[in-house]
Amino acid sequence: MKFSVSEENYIKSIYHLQVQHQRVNATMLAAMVNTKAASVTDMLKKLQKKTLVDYEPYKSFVLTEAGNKLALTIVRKHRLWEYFLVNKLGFAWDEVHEIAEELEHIGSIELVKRLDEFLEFPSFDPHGDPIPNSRGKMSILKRSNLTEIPLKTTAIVNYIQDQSATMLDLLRHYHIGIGTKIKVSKRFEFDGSVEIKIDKLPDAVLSCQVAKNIYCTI
Amino acid sequence: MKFSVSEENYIKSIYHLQVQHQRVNATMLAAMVNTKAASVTDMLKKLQKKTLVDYEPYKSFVLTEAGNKLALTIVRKHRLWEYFLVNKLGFAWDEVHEIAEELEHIGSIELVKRLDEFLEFPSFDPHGDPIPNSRGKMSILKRSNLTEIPLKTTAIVNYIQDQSATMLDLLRHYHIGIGTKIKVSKRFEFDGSVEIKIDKLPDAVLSCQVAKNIYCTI
DNA sequence: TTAAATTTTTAGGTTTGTCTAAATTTATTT
DNA sequence: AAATAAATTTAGACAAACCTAAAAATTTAA
Repeated sequence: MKFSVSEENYIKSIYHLQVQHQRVNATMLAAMVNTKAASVTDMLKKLQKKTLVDYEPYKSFVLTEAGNKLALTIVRKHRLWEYFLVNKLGFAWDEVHEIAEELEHIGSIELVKRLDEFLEFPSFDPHGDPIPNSRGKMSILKRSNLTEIPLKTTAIVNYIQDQSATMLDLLRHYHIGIGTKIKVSKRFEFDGSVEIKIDKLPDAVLSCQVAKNIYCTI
Repeated sequence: MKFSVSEENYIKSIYHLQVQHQRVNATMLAAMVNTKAASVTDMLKKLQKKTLVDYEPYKSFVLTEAGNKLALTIVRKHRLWEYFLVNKLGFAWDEVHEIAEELEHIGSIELVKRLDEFLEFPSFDPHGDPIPNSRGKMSILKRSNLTEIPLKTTAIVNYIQDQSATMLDLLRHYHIGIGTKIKVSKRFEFDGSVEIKIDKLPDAVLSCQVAKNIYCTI
């Protein structure tokens, strides 16, 4: 079955809202798809007919199994394209989202398969978000920032929240990037700063503000 | 100014029809965009308002300068994506057209620029059609087939018209592909067959039927 | 537990791009 | 040049996806 770009955007947005907050409401969804609540109602009816959402007027709506599956294929495409844009075309992290919003609606399944292969089956996109595999599975590794992870445990950086130029500059200075293996050796209660160890580099101390923005998987 | 996928498809189709036959009519255009003549009329009015076509009811229509420019950017995107699909993702010639039909409508100019760069500024797509550069210029080298090119002149294969499996099989046998340097040494009037020379290979004779399908630039 | 506030739905429109059927205009034949 | 054929345009509708304004339902708060 084929779906319109609009339908796909609704499904994707419901998915993201369900992941963040567990209960979704029409107002939030309207804001996310950049439309009005009345239009959301119209679309929910349509999506229910297509068995992508379970919808109870005035009550609630959730993705069905089929809806969830569709959402994952869209998220998969979005993140694979982001990876391509950054790692093959040399775009910066913060330039790729909008372009991927368009590319994620390209239909061909074979294209996605081959793109995945070409990129060597990446597990995380340039923002550190996990990429669902062809069966819709992805790491659900909880990402924790450097103020949260256990001491003396090797973690791998996979997400930077604040992507401002100044933050990027700072990260370059400390040789920290996506994929960097890092260990927190000490936390200073006074100001929340952390001491880190990175292989082959001298120990360093990061301010709480910085540490909060660096997310890792363990 | 932004244009809808439909508008872009009309512009692209008018362009292609103008290149092939010099005069375009509404019936042909309707067939090409897979719709009815009445819809073409509607769209022509809209495109005229947007100054992409010069349109005289009941008489004729042609692309304006702006329309031509737009058409070239679409053709450029289409051919660059085809090149990408074949040369980076490993698709076969005949599998990429439909996918490129979708990709050609992705908006970002920066994307096209970087894709072009990533592909190292190719001049021809996998079908041998020239790729317009960022200023809309492309080789207008007339492609001639092997029954037309002058004798004893080195030519480079850049297009195969019939892309059936049987034709591809035959070409593989003769070691002929896009980019192959080939010379026609003799033409047999009787049946139109041609004798060809390819470096490091023994001379061979191709039937007229085959020769007609192999296009070269000189 | 009512009243007020918020959320959601309905009703009626709009725009884009399509359609069919009928009316026009242009082109072709005799 | 008139008659027929073909191409084109108009008129009126339709589906998708959106909108505004008003009505209905639900939630929150007094």
